[in-house]
Amino acid sequence: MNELFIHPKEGGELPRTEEANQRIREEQRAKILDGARKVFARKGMAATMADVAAAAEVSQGLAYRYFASKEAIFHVLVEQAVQSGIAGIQRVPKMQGTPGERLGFLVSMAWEGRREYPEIYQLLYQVLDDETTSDDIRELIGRQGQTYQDVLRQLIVEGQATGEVAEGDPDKLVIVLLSCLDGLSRQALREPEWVKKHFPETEIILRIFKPSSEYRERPDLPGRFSL
Amino acid sequence: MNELFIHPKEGGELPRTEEANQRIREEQRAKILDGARKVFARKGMAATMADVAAAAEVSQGLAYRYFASKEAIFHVLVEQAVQSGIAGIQRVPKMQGTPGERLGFLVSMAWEGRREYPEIYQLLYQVLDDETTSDDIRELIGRQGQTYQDVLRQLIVEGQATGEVAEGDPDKLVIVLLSCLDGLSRQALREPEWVKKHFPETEIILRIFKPSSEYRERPDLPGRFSL
Amino acid sequence: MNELFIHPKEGGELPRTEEANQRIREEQRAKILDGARKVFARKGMAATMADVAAAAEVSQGLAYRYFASKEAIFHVLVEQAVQSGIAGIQRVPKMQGTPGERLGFLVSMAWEGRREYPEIYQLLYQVLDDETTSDDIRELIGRQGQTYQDVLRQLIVEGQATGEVAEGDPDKLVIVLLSCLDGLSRQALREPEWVKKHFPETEIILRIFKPSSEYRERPDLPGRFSL
Amino acid sequence: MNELFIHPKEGGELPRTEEANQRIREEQRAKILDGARKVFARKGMAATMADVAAAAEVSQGLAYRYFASKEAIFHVLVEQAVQSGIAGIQRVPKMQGTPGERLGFLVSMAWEGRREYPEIYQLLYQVLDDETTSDDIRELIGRQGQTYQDVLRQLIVEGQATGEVAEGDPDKLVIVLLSCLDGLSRQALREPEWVKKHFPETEIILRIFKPSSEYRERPDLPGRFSL
DNA sequence: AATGAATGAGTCTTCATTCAT
DNA sequence: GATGAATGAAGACTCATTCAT
Repeated sequence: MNELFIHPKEGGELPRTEEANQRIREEQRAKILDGARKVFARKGMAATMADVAAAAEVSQGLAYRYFASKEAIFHVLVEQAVQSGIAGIQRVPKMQGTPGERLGFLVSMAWEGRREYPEIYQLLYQVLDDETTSDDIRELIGRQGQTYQDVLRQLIVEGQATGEVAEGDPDKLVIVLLSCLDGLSRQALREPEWVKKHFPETEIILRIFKPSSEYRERPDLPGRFSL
Repeated sequence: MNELFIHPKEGGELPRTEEANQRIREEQRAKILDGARKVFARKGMAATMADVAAAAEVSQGLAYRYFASKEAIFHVLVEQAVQSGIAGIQRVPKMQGTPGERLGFLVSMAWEGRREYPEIYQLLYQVLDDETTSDDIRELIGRQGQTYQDVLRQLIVEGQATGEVAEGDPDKLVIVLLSCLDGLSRQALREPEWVKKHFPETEIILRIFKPSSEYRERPDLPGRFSL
Repeated sequence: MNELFIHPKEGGELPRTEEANQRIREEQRAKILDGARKVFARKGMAATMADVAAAAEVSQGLAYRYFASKEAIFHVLVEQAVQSGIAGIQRVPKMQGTPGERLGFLVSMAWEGRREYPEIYQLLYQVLDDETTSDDIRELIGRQGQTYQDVLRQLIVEGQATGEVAEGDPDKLVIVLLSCLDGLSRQALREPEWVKKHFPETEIILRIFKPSSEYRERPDLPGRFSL
Repeated sequence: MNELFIHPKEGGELPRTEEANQRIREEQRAKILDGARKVFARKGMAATMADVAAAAEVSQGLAYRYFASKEAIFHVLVEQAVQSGIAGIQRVPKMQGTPGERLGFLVSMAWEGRREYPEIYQLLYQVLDDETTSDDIRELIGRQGQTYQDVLRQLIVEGQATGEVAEGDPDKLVIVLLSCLDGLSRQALREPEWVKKHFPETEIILRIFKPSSEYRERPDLPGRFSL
């Protein structure tokens, strides 16, 4: 072994420096969160702390040194998910391009995120669907959802003004779009391979915004059952 | 004196008739299933038998007279949900009207069901999302899903032939449509009132099938981020 | 149908006479006890009232009209078993014949009973082995056991006086004999066919009473490990 | 302020060494088995895990860290009991001495074991008498019983050849001897003090093997009821 | 900083017993 | 006299959390 190089930090007998401890703490914390994210996404709150510890390759006891409870871990995971989403969203309205273009970008970005990290979204749905979710977690997610909806709505209204987006109640369009993303996102969890292969683009989703000359041109079709 | 021995008491009524018992059994069974459907939809398998019994207004013990286990109740609920769905679907292809009309009807019917009985669908998603779901339940649902996809796909292909339905990979369209319904269905669980009020129609959903002249007319827009 | 003969008690519309009721009551009671004896012998107190009712071909409710509790049924069964045993025993000392002959008869009778009705004895052992058995049941059995032991002991002492029975502490001989019967009786429950076929006689058991010239003639053998 | 987040505390001891854990595990395991042996012997499978845990002075939860189920504990206990028995038995045939002497030793050893550790045998009987006993446990015991019977039988046959053992069907003698031991063993559970005091020796039991000149010398006695 | 042994409250399930008819 | 639906109190087992080292 080449002794010309020494690695100061690996002295072995020296007491750990505070920075080293700091670093270790951060790494362990991240490790636990990563493990937790995986098992929570798959099993929801039914995942056990044993699952989490195993996935993170730490002891159960250690998990409790870093987080006060199973719910606390959940809380952090949700917060991370929310943060990662909000950041991108808020930049979109300030971007250049027509409203329709920005809308397209927003949706594309949203889908990208869901396709890449379906577990994160799975987690969010789990939380929302589970009525035992504590209110502060619920509110956390609610805030992000609202941000999302606000931005989307604004772009839609602007897009309708320029004619790029089809007429219709903007709130409904928002809901339908988000629901569609949610649904696809779940699909991505059930069949990750299929979705990754077949859904690189969002064109089909965006059709709900498309102005359709034909729609207005065929007023003779029998009401809501027609295309 | 010890009271271990008793003498048969005299007097009293006749035992219930068999029909009466039959009726009681059916009512209780239904009551338990109804209660179970509610709590399972809200809490998934995390719902306790205490929840179920309370929702059904019976004792926990009684629930076990009617069903062998929590999972058995689940199984019956899923079976019912699946059955109620399949019946309607299979009639659609044989109906009259253009493919597009039939497609519109199918979607309309599907949405109707989801809007009216969101718990049923919630239940199905819970089951599919929960990785501990037993394989036979999973297969049960899979069968229905397949039926649904087959019918939808067929109508889409026919619709594309007549020009009523937009071009595109039918499989993708199927997935997007179903995902959209799923997402809205969940939305309906979170905000039942809102959905009931704002979503009596399926027009927006159907837009994903709409042929759009404009799409082809504006090939100059920058790729996948445009509308 | 020949109307010349009438059966007064089967009039159908007439109220049941008190005697008829009485008879029915006795029959049902016996039926329940018979069923109970079977299942208790096999499963001990682990037998359920559902088992008992099924074996007796009555409803569970009815069993509770006749007996206050599961334990009460047990109590009666034990009492019956005890009674059936004591009766025979007490006649033996007054019989004619040498003490040895009477002893032989007593043992033979005891074995006969155990071979014919192993369930009864199984029941008794179950009761004694189960420490949750109530004290009054325990005492009931204790009384019979004592009677048995007293009679046996008396005959042994007399037999030793006449030289028909081997020397030795009569109490020990009593215990060994009864233990031997118990053991064989259990064997009879595990392998009823085998025992019925191979153990029609008690000669081997009685050997413990036999005076043995050889025993005293070979005082050179090394203590208790020799024959 | 909500306390969901905590910061890893500093300071503290090192984790237990692996040897320490190893020792703790072995001790606790033994403790649980000891407690279980006591309560199972007394109450059979009717003993509750609460009983077991209390007897072992551990929490119920801990018992499940060491054993997968109540039945698993039972299984281990039975296995231990069987093992402890078989070991001694198999050495006997190879010992020196006449067949009769070896037989005497075997019985003496067997009785010693039953007198010292009646719970172990109680346990085995409980298991065999309880019809719900799983087949693998039943087989486990069956194997030991067979070993025992084989050895005994062989010694009896040899003893009969040398004239040390009385004539008669060896199989019957085996059964009677084992039954007698069983019965006494149960007696030892009901009256441990009495048995410990009065039964230090097996001479009485061995009488069933003793050749008796008198038996053949008094053929005038009336059949099977005589001594 | 880390481990893993230990606890106890909570969940599913069974079953003796009661009640309505 | 008889039935069978209904109840509630245990009991086996799991798992979040704490404790000792």
